[in-house]
Amino acid sequence: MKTKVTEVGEFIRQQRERSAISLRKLADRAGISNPYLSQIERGLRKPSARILKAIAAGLSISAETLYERAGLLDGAAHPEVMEAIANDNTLTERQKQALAEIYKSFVEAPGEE
Amino acid sequence: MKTKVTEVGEFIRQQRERSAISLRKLADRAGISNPYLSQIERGLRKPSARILKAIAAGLSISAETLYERAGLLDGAAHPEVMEAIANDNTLTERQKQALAEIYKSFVEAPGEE
DNA sequence: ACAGAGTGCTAGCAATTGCTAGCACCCGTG
DNA sequence: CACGGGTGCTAGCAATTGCTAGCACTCTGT
Repeated sequence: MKTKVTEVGEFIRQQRERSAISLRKLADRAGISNPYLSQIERGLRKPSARILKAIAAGLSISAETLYERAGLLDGAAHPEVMEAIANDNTLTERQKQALAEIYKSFVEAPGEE
Repeated sequence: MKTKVTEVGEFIRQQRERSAISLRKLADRAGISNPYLSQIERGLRKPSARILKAIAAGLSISAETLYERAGLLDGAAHPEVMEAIANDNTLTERQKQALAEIYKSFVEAPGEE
């Protein structure tokens, strides 16, 4: 199931407001100009991946999330978390279990914030 | 850290030659102009993510790979788990970060055992 | 030898990105 | 009231992207 439709800028604004941070402050953190961030949030400009990455860092979210939102990555064809963990040979069994436990606790306790 | 390595254009050229396909043909497949692809391969231009994605499709490789090479994504030593986490809609951003942190700490701290 | 198709590259341009400077507005404090 | 300091936004520009047109070179085949 894809969380599409939301424009990148719109999503960025949501995330920013959810963090109760001003536009200028986020622009500062991301190292970009505040007018430009403003235009991005309103969908007037299509930022480059470099800028998206900086914004993601400023928002403390993953760049992948923004890229996907921007249509720069298709979220399809990605393995599920549990499956990926199980298939990762660099993890010990104990680590796999620990990760799985944590993941499950997150999923089963929604609305967390 | 890490992920220094080869320039993205250099990598593209390697992949293209490994496929024994001409520059023009790849440009055609990717739907971009051949002079521009030429400049990208020689490192004269920094292509946008949109173009990188198209090239990746033309080369039948994942966009993530190119993004990573271009410095648009970091980490990715173990993309499966990280991507699965990033694309899991049931997790909040905070939870995603937490899981990613834990996973990374596991992977980057070997010698366990 | 010439024509033709294939290769990669240079030149020059329209459109877009991302910037600085500055406007209009809303607060709180003297 | 006036003065900062905060918010988001508009205007205008330099730099960059990504394009079309065309050059120089190498192979084929006739």
